[in-house]
Amino acid sequence: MKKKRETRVTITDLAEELNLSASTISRALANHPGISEATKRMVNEKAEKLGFTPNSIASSFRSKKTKSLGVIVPRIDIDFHSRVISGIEEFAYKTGYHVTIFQSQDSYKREKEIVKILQTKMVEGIIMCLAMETKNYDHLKKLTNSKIPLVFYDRTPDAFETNKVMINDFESAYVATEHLIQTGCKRLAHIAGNQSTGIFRSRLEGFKAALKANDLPIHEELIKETANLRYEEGVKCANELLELDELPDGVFCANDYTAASMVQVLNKHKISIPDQVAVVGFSDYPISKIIEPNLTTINDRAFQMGEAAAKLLIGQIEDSDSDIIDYQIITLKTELVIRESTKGIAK
Amino acid sequence: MKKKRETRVTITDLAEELNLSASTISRALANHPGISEATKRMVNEKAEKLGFTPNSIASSFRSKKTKSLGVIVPRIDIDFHSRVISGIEEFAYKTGYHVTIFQSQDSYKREKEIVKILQTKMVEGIIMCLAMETKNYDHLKKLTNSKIPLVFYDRTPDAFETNKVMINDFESAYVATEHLIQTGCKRLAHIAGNQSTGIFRSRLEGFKAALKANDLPIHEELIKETANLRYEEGVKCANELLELDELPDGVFCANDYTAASMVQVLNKHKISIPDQVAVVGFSDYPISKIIEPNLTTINDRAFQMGEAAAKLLIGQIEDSDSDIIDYQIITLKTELVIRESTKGIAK
DNA sequence: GAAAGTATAACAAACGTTTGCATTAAAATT
DNA sequence: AATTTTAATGCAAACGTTTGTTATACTTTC
Repeated sequence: MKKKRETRVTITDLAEELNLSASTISRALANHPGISEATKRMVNEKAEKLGFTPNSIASSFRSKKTKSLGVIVPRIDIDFHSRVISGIEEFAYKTGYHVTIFQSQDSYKREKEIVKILQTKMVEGIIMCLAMETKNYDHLKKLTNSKIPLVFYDRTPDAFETNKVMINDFESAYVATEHLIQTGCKRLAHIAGNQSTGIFRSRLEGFKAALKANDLPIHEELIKETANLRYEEGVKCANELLELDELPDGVFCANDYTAASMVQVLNKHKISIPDQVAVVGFSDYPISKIIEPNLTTINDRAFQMGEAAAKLLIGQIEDSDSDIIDYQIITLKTELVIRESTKGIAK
Repeated sequence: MKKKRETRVTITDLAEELNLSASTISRALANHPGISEATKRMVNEKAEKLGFTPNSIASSFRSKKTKSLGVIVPRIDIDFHSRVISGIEEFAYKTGYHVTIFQSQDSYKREKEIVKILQTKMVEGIIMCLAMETKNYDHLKKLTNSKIPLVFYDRTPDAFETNKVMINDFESAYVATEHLIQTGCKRLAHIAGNQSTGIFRSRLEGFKAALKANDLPIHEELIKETANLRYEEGVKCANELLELDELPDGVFCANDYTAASMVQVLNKHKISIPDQVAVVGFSDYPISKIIEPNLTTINDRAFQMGEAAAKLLIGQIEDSDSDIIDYQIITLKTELVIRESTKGIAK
């Protein structure tokens, strides 16, 4: 049995074996037009035979292309983000890029660290969702200064002009609220997200705008702000609403977790959904199809958002020739998914 | 205003600026003991001032260390996997590694492609969960031949000796089943996963073993195999069980999706849970805390599994000196989480 | 049959870092 | 004061690839 070679076979090894120059091998493998078909075949066969594996690090080093994207998310194990990442990876893979992920854990400090790491040029572009804590964007401006394309998704910095992929939260909330109104609700409540975050402000505004447009009063006591839109917070808000003299007849929740808790608290109190109180959620999480009654909600296009972000980013990477670095803001259409937690539209 | 330099500043630039050699700069930045504290300070200050960012590609190229792990999962947006990835990333980040993810989409072809890509040495080690389709392990053997450490989690190849991180599916199923028995169930059903996959076979075996150990009969007609343990499949199985002459009084489901569907079908038929039929799931997905009644289930330690896999892998990477590449199989303890879908233990 | 053109392949430099070894200068030892 | 030891830095090669330019050998063209 032949002794295993210690070092992996390189382009130079192939060159020696075939009495060709390294450059020819490189070009042959890259299918360069200047190389004859005959040698290309020879080279490829030899490469196969000797078990040649290209050293992509050496290649990246020389060519300055890593074919690698960095992704920073608050946490990977949140439904929304895992679906976005899935979309990013899918698109990236198809276009020959790969994806390195980091979790900021919603910490500003950690986000800064990660950005610094990514700047060491492992990565040709970055997709990120801001950490909850992040209020200062200096670390990100350094990035754009160093010409690394950057795309934000979902939570995006207002005062910072870059690429963004979002849904229209205002519009989506408006549609959701209007659906409640059209199905006969008149006294509407809203479980709101943290108002220091733009998207949750927009959802509240959309809610209010829909009320105004339909000449319905805004009851401030029916608007409950939460810190993180967690299930437990939803339970608390639901109970608070139940203690009021007059119940709302429709609730628009800023996500599906709080909507789920709302549904369950109402169920527990034998308040019928949607007849007495209708509920609309946001995000179309898996639970919305499982909870009873199934939740009417907004499909927030997480996977598509990931795809769109990757597409935008890779586009910018590939024609980075154009000096004028302009930026794009992409707004994805959402969809109202009508299930059982709201009434049919009155004729 | 000074004109922006076109190219980023390198170690050589710093060397010129400070009249030192590049090697000294490199060592100073790496905090090498042979360099005086004074120059270290000088170098670091200058680096800061000129906005030096190390070129990690060049570094990797030279040192053969990428500090990068590859992770292959079937799909990112499955609860279990996203939590594993989260654990991997968390541990890797703390130890200075980063994580590049790929989705095999449960396709053998794609898994092979990905393995090939990862072999180009971008990556110092690989963590993976086998694609459902994968029956042939040649592509993976190439990996271990080329000395890239490899750790499997969850779905692992039986006939292949490498590092594995798993839970004890047999034991967990046994415990879950025994819990049903201890709380008074006598006629037990099982919603099984695809029996071509080892872990689902083990769960079925654990189920049967618990029955035997407790002198209970195994009713083959109460064992339903599904292809993918999806929610919809669970609904189908549940309905089939309902059509039988005699209902089971306890069901152990191989995951929480099917358990959730079981609960809902039973609810719909006004069969009381857990009094008439008790239900146990597997994995402790978020829905198990939301569905009513809350699901008794097995916490499968997804996050910890990720951490353990990363720890094992990085350990192997860092002492790759030891010629004897031995491998480890780590089995994580699971936990029975008792909620409302099973009865209290009879005194 | 000489000039021009066209394939094809070779040359050589470069990318930015790391690292073993050599060198120098200063300090310690005799 | 001569020698050895120690500390700090420099030298130079190397990692494997890519790429602009140049060279060679053939064809074609008039």
